[in-house]
Amino acid sequence: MVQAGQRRIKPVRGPRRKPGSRVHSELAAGIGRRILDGTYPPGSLLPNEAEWGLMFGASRTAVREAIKTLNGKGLLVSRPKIGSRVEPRDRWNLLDRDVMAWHRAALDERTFLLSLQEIRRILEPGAAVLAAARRSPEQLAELEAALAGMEAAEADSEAMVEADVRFHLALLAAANNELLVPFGIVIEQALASMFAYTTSHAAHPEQMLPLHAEVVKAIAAKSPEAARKAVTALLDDTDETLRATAE
Amino acid sequence: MVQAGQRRIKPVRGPRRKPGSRVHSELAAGIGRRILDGTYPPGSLLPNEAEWGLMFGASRTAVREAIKTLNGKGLLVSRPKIGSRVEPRDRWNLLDRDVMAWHRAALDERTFLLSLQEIRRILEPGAAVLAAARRSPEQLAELEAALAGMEAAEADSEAMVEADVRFHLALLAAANNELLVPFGIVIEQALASMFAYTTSHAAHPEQMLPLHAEVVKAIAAKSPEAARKAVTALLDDTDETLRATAE
DNA sequence: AACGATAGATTTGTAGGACAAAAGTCGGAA
DNA sequence: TTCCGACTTTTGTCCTACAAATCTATCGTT
Repeated sequence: MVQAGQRRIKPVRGPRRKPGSRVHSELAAGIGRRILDGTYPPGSLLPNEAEWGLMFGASRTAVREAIKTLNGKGLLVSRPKIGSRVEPRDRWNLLDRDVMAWHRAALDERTFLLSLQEIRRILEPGAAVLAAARRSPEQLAELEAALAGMEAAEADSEAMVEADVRFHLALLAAANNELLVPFGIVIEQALASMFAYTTSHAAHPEQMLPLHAEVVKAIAAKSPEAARKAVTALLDDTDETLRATAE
Repeated sequence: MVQAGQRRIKPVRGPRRKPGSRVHSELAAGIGRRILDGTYPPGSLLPNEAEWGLMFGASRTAVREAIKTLNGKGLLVSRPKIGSRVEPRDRWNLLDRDVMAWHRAALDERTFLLSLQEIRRILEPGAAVLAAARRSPEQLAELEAALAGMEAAEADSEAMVEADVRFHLALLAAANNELLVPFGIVIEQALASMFAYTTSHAAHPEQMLPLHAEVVKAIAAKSPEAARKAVTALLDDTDETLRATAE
């Protein structure tokens, strides 16, 4: 009864029906996008809850839950008799997953990605220095595992991207700074979609693995300066790919 | 009728009654804190909505709105029949204002601040380089204004902290990277409370202004390398103060 | 006429009830 | 034993009603 290939089909772990299909989630996304794309600029007043309800064919309850979500992301403040007003941009939680997604949907993607890459150039070398100095054996192992994942991925571009993201997150985690990981999650996640493109259009695909391996080597050897250089080389390569795929 | 000094008292711009006094906000904070402090660890199941209502003496409506806020911050996912489950830590939006506040309330503040300072050491020199290369005249003016604010603050520690934060945000803004500002907002905001302490206990209070002035000078001169050095010196000074006030 | 208090209107905030939908659990039938 | 269906629990949505906040306009007083 343990024969392979006979397992019940029972969708393994389920396609995990997304909880984003709920009415209030749709509303939050719908309203959020309209704010990010400038339909309702900072300082402006949104339609009241009843009107949103009509627009989306939803109850006021659902609208309110959506608005509470947006309140939590700093996009809105609501007050009785006034309504919901769009907050100034610097109050927005742009580092929020959803907000960033809505943001990317609305604005020029290339500019956004270049900004992200610039941040990586600042953060990752610094993280590498810290990682080289104080990574734990487990963290090194995770880094090596991610590298192995990239090697195993071969031509499977999706697996490659996943391993790549995993690699960079592991690097940040190895720096043992509690705050660095959240920052990294934001960045790598946003970059994942770009990786999908750059991996298949890499300027020097044959250098991908050696460059990553060099980083691991330096961190294994606990050489901060070597780690910094290795990461910088890696980023240079990505930059080149980005430039090449400009237009 | 335009005589100065005769204006009605009408509380200037109002103490701006905080919108955090609402029931659902209290609930969100109450539940959020319990998650951040480990009462409900990742993977655990929260009491159901009705129970929270009893605990806080609130209606299910209010509880739901609070939970929607927390959903939006990545702390929870809710599903019918299951309940609300605490998400793994790496899904939490730790860079969210509220989450960070709850986090700080729960954990060792000193460790947290050291982590933040470490991030600053990585980010700010890089930002200074970019700022020196491409700050606009307006951004330079804002930087100078913040510096002037620090000079004017003199012994007024509160004003000094505010100007200090303003200075560092202006620095990040001058880098003209869309993503850098949100990162900065998170950091500087969290550091504000520390600044209040370090400013009044500065190791070299007389060096505060010259160090900041040096940064402005380098950025005005568009010298990336000088800017990097000046910011590094500034951070060194803060580090020293932090170390001195260790215990 | 100018000012201030007051009443009204509008919009969000909170409450509570009803039912739908999702997803485990358990028991019974093949 | 295995599979299917009824049952049950919990969130999801809708609805209605009223409270609280606050802007607007009106009216009375000085």
